[in-house]
Amino acid sequence: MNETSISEQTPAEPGDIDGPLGVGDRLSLGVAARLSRYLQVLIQARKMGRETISSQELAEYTHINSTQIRRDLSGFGKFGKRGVGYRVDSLVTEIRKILHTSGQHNIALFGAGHLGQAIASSDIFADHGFRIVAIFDVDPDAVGQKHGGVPVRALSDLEAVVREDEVVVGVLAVPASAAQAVADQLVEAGVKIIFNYSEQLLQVPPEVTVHTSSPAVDLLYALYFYLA
Amino acid sequence: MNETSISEQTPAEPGDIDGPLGVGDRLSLGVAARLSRYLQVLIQARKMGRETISSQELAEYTHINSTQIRRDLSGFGKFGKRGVGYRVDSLVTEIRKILHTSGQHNIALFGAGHLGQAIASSDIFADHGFRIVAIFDVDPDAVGQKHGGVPVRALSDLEAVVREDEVVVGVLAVPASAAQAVADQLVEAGVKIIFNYSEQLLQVPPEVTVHTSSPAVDLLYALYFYLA
DNA sequence: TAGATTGTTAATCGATTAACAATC
DNA sequence: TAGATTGTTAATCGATTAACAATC
Repeated sequence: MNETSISEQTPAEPGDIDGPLGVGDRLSLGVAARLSRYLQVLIQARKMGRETISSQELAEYTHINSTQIRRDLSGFGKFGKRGVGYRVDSLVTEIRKILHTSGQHNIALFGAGHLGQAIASSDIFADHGFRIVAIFDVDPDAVGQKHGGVPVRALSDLEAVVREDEVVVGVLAVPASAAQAVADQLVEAGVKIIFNYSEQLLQVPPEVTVHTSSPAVDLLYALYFYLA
Repeated sequence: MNETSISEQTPAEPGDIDGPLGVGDRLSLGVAARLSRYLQVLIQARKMGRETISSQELAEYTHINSTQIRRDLSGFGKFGKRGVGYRVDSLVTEIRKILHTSGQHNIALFGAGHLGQAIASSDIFADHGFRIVAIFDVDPDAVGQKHGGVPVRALSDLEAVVREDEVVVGVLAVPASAAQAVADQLVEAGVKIIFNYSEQLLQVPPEVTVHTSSPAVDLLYALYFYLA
């Protein structure tokens, strides 16, 4: 569901048959997506002071069946305690290990307007190990200001920032009319993941992944089940 | 897929066996989610002046297999032309019919901060038939200002606005600490769909659907396939 | 112990894909 | 006609679910 998937091809891997996944095996698209969702809920639950959580509670927040959650997790180890549930803290650690996303990952934000400022000053990315290392804007008056402690820079600095700070993700909070040009520069600089908050349909080479935010799509979907 | 689904139960309907769907049959979660995605791309393609689009192009933008797209669509009629593709305009109309979302739907926005202002002044909801009829904020200084032509009101007006303007969706662009209280008031006022931009895990009755925006989750997921 | 919840099996259903005839 | 792309079939794979023993 709503899921925005990454690629329509899941290349069949050699040792990718059945049974528990070995190290180096690639997760299926579905499993990776669901693990990411569990992580989101777990991190918020931890913030709220929860120590343990059951598969049933995870199911309520993620809208994923509780049997599937236990099944997904048990494929990687026995993380839970019968009669108790899962320890929030250790499950966060385990899932991060599985997803190879335990470290810090640097992102560059484009656009210092309302949306850009909202993103820069929120915890949504920071909570998941993403650090905004630079904000870019075309407006010379915006350059030099700080949002969430990060200074706004001119677009001409893009290539240097990507190289020096090892930026792996570009987040586009620019008008639709400017999005393709920024995407082109990101591709040029070697960034492989673009998160697009604009409505623009972006053209990128096949090795680059674009995720377009689409709140209205999610609403349409919810609305269907409300109306039907 | 990483979609955010609506409910883990798809109640089996009487005439819900096989073959083409009759009127009144409920779409499966997956089909409804995918149709919504097609719609997003189609509407943007139309904005860009495209007249026709092939299942292959839709596949590139949605990351959904082109065979599945043709299959999904052909279940409802022969909308395409062999050798040509689908007419963008008529496909938009057809999908809206299927999803029962041809009309206007009113939404109320909570929070007139950076994020609220960004949402109010963008087309993302308007393009899909959602109209923001009111913006609410607790800050008395914000009340009375206008964003995207819509005035900011006090929370005390909530119940009247929901009733008079037939609000079906509440969009939460408030701090996490305020989200649950607003959600409670929305539930009280009878709103059944809540779109949550905060990180707060919301507690709502079972008949209410919460969709929580989670850009970091989508990034984690993309990052996994980049790192693996 | 009693209650709760995991881990796991087995059975079913829907998604995915390749392939290709039909036809624009 | 030649090229492109739909509509559809058939085969496979993964998701979903109920059920329940194991065990905290």
